Amino acid sequence: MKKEVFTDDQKQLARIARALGHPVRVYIMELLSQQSCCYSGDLSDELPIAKSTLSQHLKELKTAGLIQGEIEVPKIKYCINQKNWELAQDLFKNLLKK
Amino acid sequence: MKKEVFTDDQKQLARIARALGHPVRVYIMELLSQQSCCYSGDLSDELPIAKSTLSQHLKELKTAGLIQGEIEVPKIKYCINQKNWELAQDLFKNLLKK
DNA sequence: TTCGTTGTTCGCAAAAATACGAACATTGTA
DNA sequence: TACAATGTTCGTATTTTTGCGAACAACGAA
Repeated sequence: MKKEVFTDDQKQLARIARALGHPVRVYIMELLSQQSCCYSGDLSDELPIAKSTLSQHLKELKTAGLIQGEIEVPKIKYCINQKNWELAQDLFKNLLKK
Repeated sequence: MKKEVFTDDQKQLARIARALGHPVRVYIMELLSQQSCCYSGDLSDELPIAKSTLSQHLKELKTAGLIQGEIEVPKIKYCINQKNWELAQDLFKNLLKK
């Protein structure tokens, strides 16, 4: 047994994976990877959850660094955080390659 | 608002991502992707968690279909579930590509 | 100013995840 | 038959996640 057993990459990968660990959040990221941006209202129309719940999911994706929001009164435009999304790609590619 | 909003792929991807959403489990999968198999005892030596906790993590990876165990008395040999691992690769590749 | 639109935050409840040690099961060995 | 080695399961406690509605905040329009 050691003290620091996990690398930063392992911890970062776990954080990202956890952020993707819910169908609502997979749905959002899939949408954003296809159409570059979207509004919370669009999602709210399509997803069977309360808007407060949706807001929490968006917040988690933001906290994990996967998306970012830009105010576009009176809405908020959500986009993928390109830099971190590429990092996620690298981390997963590295893990998934045999 | 609809009734069935999530595809099977989205749900499966969320399940896999969730299984990878903990540093211990990332550690295990990383190890297994490098060396094809390992024993619980090896992991127990390296990870700072109780063996019962480790057992639970292994069980989760098994439930998610990412690994499989084979009895090799008096130990259990854990390997990647190749078929599902490739499925995971496909799902992530699909999600992560821009 | 009052209203409508958009979305967040708060307070709460229920469920799931995480972790531990003790007890148990299995099997080979002394 | 005892004992040791290897893991799992059980019981419990704590923390985190998920979800909702109500209330709130920001801002443009009537």
